[in-house]
Amino acid sequence: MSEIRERALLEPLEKFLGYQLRRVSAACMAHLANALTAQNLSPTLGTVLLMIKANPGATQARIGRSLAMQRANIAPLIARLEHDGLIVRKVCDGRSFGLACTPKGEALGKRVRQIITDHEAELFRALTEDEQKQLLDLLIKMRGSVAAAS
Amino acid sequence: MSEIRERALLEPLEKFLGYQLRRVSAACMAHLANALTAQNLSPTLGTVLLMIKANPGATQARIGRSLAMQRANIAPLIARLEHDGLIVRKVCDGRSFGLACTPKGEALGKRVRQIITDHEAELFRALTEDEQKQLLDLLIKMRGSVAAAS
DNA sequence: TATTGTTATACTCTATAACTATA
DNA sequence: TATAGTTATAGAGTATAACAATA
Repeated sequence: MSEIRERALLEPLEKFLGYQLRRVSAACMAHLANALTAQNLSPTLGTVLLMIKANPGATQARIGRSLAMQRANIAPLIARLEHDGLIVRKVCDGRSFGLACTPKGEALGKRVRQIITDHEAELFRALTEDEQKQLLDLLIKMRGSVAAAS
Repeated sequence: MSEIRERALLEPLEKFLGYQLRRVSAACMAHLANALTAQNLSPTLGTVLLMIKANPGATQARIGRSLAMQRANIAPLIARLEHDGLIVRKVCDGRSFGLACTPKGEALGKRVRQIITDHEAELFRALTEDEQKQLLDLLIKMRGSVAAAS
């Protein structure tokens, strides 16, 4: 460890929302990824598992649309969750399946939710509860606008 | 286009800051990537270019630390910017180089900054100026806490 | 015709390890 | 010993195109 702290560089994008969003989100995802390693799940896989848990019977196309993921990208994730015995596919209409968690998937989903809750409590403790609520509301307000612009 | 809108799925992570951060950030980055395609730059390359423009003489190691990027990952980006004639490397201390923009890099940097400004104005127009300021302040407040937790 | 699931493929970003050269 | 830059490599996530089967 050098004891001399180097002078910080100027951040020309400091005042840009997109830049700060990216920096905070990236750090947050890295922290969550670390918290989920013991469950052998990435944040993405954990999110898909929780979506299936919350929406039993939904097809992977609908899950994908809801998470803004391509069908082509969600397919291997579903296969992985099924291979791990966390979800099952029930024939839906001949070309699609209704997804649902197995008991093992349900149990893991509960654990994942708790891990995310703990991870967020630690990561966001610098913000007051009011500030956390404010931030959440602003982000949710953004969601509609951002989706429309894409 | 089907005229029947499908029922929205439940979002079990709706109330989680990390989830909303990720969704908004991802959409924002996709939008910016699109806005930068004509300049043949990704958001990451554009950010590195602007960092060099704002901090002439800085080494790539310092740029990388400031952007939370590994030396190994920033090396090819620097090589690419140099190959494109956007930056130059001046010998610094025998094992490192001071980076600086060429006139071409300066000009492109200005254009990139304007593109980002326009992109953000469009994407964040759903928020009032006060809300944008609030969001920025909350994100910046997070930065310190998040960095400490990693 | 449109949708579902799948495969193949490529690209970006990231993470780690190892190496050389220099401080 | 620590740091700078580089290379190799692997992994996650995403994008597009194409295909067969079904609606």
